[in-house]
Amino acid sequence: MATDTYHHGDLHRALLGAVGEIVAEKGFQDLSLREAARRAGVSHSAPAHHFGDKEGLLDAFAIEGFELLTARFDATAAAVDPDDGVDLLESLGRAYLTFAVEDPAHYTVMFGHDKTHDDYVGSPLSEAGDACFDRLTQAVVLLVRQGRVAEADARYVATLLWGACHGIAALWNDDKLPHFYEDHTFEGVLDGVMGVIRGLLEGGRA
Amino acid sequence: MATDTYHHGDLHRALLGAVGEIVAEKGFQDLSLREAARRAGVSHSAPAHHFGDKEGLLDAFAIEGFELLTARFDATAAAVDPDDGVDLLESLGRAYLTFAVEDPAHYTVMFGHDKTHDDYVGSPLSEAGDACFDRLTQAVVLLVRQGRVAEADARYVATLLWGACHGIAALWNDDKLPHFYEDHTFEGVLDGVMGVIRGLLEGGRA
DNA sequence: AGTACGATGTGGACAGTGTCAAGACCTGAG
DNA sequence: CTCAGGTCTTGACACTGTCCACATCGTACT
Repeated sequence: MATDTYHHGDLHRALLGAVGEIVAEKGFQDLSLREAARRAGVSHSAPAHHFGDKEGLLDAFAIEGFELLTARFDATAAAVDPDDGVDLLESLGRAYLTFAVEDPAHYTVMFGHDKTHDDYVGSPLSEAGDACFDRLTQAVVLLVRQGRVAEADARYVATLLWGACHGIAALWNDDKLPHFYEDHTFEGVLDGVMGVIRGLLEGGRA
Repeated sequence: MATDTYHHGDLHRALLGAVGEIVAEKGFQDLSLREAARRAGVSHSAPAHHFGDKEGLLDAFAIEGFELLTARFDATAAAVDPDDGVDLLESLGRAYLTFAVEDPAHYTVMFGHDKTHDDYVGSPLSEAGDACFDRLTQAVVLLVRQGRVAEADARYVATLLWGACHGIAALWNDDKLPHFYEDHTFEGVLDGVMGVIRGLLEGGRA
């Protein structure tokens, strides 16, 4: 149970929660370890014992985000005809974009984080990201089996779809999307874009 | 000409150059005004007189990037049949992705920058970004005139294409693309993805 | 039981940072 | 020649990330 005063009990979780708050309020650019510690009601250098580094804390937060997104993917995939690749892909795309807009704090840290982490390959962070991307890859494999996508193009289609989702999410969250969307809710844009993708994948034209 | 010792002469340009160097070396997360000043051979608070703020310096660098990209767009568009929307779009996409990979310093600052800048709308930064996006919009208008895209879908197609370019560029620069691309140069991925897009836009299937 | 140990949290220190204010320096218009 | 305004310097302040020595707690071992 830990004494009231000294040991926190679940500082690990509390710090991740504080990170979420701060990032949501001020963007992750001016997140500070000391303020996260302050919000968790703990001394300024306590976080080091749990995450080692500022980098470590942000990595842990990003991993948490990937796990949340992966869970959404799996929940979505379970509620859809597992043999229809287009349906599956649309639901994954919707889940991805919805997550990005509903939880921008996690999303921006997951992707806006540090470029070219020194030892990124093989790290827990990269594995969490790969686990996420695997869901998308499997859906594209389904498309190949259905003859909607040539096998030689599978990797490029997967890249294109993930890129499109990521790009749209990033641009939307950064307010970089053109002003003629001001009359739209995000759901409207989502429906419109998904309609275009579905039209393209089903062989017609946009 | 300015004296050798006191006045720098072209500190504005020199600081932007220093930013480019530092971002290329260490990522823009740990860029510091003081180091930029140091590299320009100038006192630690000289930059404030030109850019006011760290935010201001990064904004200026981002604007420079948007201008460079817009220039590439215009050069590309001039070298292509101005009546073929698909050709035009492919050349714009290639220019975009090539720029992002060749000049990641500018690119990451242009887009990895600060979320939800307070007074972003109407700022010179947003205008530079809009000028860039206009080139893409015009190409989609061409597609509509050619009957390849329904007018009602035009906005979504533009969003989808820009999103795809942005997403792929960001993922590539962050080494987030799946490891099965290790055997590819970026040109190979670019060719593959462009082939898929062209196939989709021309009405076949991927 | 008691004791040593590792995990957890504290406090102080250090260099580095962004920003502000006051002043030194130079240029050019009057 | 003067003096006003843009350019640059110096000094200061609060804040940050990281390191260190130390305090406190739970626990496994003897």
